[in-house]
Amino acid sequence: MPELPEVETVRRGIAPYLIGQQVVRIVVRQPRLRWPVPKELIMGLPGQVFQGVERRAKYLLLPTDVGTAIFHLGMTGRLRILSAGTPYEKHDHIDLALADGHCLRFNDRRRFGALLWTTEAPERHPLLQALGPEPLDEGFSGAWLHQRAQGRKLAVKPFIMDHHIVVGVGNIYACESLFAARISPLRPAGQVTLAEYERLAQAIREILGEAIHQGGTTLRDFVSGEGQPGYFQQQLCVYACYRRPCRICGESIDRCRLGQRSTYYCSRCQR
DNA sequence: ACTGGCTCCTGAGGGC
DNA sequence: TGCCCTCAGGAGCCAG
Repeated sequence: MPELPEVETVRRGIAPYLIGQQVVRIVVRQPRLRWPVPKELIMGLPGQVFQGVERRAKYLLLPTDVGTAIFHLGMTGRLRILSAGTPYEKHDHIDLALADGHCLRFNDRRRFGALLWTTEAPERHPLLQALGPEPLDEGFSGAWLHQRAQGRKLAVKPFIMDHHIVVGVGNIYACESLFAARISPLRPAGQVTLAEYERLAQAIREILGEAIHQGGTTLRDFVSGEGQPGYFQQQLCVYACYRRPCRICGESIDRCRLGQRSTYYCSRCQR
């Protein structure tokens, strides 16, 4: 399940193969993704050269001179660089054939992912324009979280997973960050103190940074653009650790549903 | 303005 | 061996 570190890992993996490359052909075997693949992309992308491979939140941005292709990997999306002519397999929905003989292939078993197209500045695309700060950028801090949480009764865990607050904190890293900051995921966001939000912001930065360093988390089926699994799963303290002993105090890790998501925490360490 | 619930989708895993 | 049920979840969307 790609979260921000996984998307960043994919970005770094595919960028060297894409930058400066011309798209010679696009093959869409399954246009019904989260949203239909736009006709404007199918018409507009062939012949264009990728000027960069960027990331905003969990969106991968592939700018060209006439427009920007936007990938989202959803739950199960994969992007891989293959040789042209590699036989396609189940759920291989889209190929972007490149001038040098490589092919960028999008595979997405559950089709929660998307491929979009914009001719404007990508940050003005409706899906991107209201996003909160990147967790590893200057604009993100404990003070920012504290300010945005004023008066909010929503539990702190779904609060930090809201992309208008901060982007890229998915379910795994929300659980892990709250554990590291010793904050119960059930607390109303508006009741978490500034000092606690400082700890939480620091935990989010460290955990996401470390996860990127480790190449993402492989739970089930994540692999990078070059097909390498991630290694961060070996460092998970609470996520998917139900009934296992807490690494800090030995208490059994608890689990509940919060906003329709599985939430893991230590009821003794996290208050 | 917030909040919770629904929805898309497929495959894994458990029970019988 | 096979069938059916539940669960997993990113994130937009909508009703209250």
